[in-house]
Amino acid sequence: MRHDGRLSRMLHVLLHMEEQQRPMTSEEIAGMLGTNPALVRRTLAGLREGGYVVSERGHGGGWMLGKPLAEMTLRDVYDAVGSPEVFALGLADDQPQCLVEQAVNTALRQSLDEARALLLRRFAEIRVSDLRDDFAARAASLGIMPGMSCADA
Amino acid sequence: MRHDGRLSRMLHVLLHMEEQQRPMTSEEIAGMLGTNPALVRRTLAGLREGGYVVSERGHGGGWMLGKPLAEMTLRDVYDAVGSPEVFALGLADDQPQCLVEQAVNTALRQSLDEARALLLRRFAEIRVSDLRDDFAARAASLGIMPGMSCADA
DNA sequence: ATAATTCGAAACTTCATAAGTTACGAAATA
DNA sequence: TATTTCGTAACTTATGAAGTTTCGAATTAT
Repeated sequence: MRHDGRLSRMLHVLLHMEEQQRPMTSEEIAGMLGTNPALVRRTLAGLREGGYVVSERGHGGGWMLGKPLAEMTLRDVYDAVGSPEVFALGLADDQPQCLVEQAVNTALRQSLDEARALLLRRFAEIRVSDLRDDFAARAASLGIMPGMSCADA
Repeated sequence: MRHDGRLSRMLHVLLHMEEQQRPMTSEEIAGMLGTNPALVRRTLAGLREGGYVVSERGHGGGWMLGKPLAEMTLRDVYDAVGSPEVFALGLADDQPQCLVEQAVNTALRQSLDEARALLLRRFAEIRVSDLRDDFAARAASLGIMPGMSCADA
């Protein structure tokens, strides 16, 4: 099953936004992600609603951070892109008449709910700025100056 | 995103198999699941390889349990259907050049791996017979005789 | 004013893959 | 020999993220 990459992509974008001192256009961002501007606008629209980014139209416009990365968790970004379904695994039928299938659903739901809760708890514990710090450490250990962009940016 | 219901369905099937004293045909099972015999055979083929069920061809043939439900965990069944992808969420790129994206991937992978490990640990702790016992308790509390099949079976 | 830039958004098409379907051969029994 | 049932290949369908096209609206430059 194909993966939902919206959280992953938006984190990537947010980190690059902080490096820039100017608005980034959907065009630029699309080039960075290997996709196209309309998709970027569609996905960033969710982050704008949450105040995580702001957009401006016209000459010199584009996308910028709406608040510091230290004030966003991965959970915030996950919710901003629409709280997409976590699991590819699922129940065959959500409301079965069959008692046997109800027992199956109860057990699977319990396990899936626990795993989802753990995942979202972890997401809530990680600030986007933590990823920036991790990136800075990687860059330093490779002797790369901070602020340098990556190859595909 | 559409869910992968193979684990859920196969658990349903295994529990019904135990109730029966005779082989169940793919046709019967398909009726129970609301699908068709070829799909049932395709999916049960994985369980046969693990010895969880056996099949026989020809008159009076069909599918039966290959070992007691107490000797199968949900994890066993999950693996038998091909260890399908757990998450719908995923990374945009598995091997990015970009250091920023590498930092994103590291954080997401860590959280996803933890949640997957928890889920599979839970699956390994639950025997299929536990679901049968849960079903029996539900049935009893509703005043239904044990051994009764459910509506769609 | 006029032109250029950039987002906003609607209306599509594409892609991946579990699910579903069709069909026919092989094996077993009646 | 006929019937049943699995085994399997090849194909179609369904779903939703991703991708694309297009045009209007807002903003800035000249």
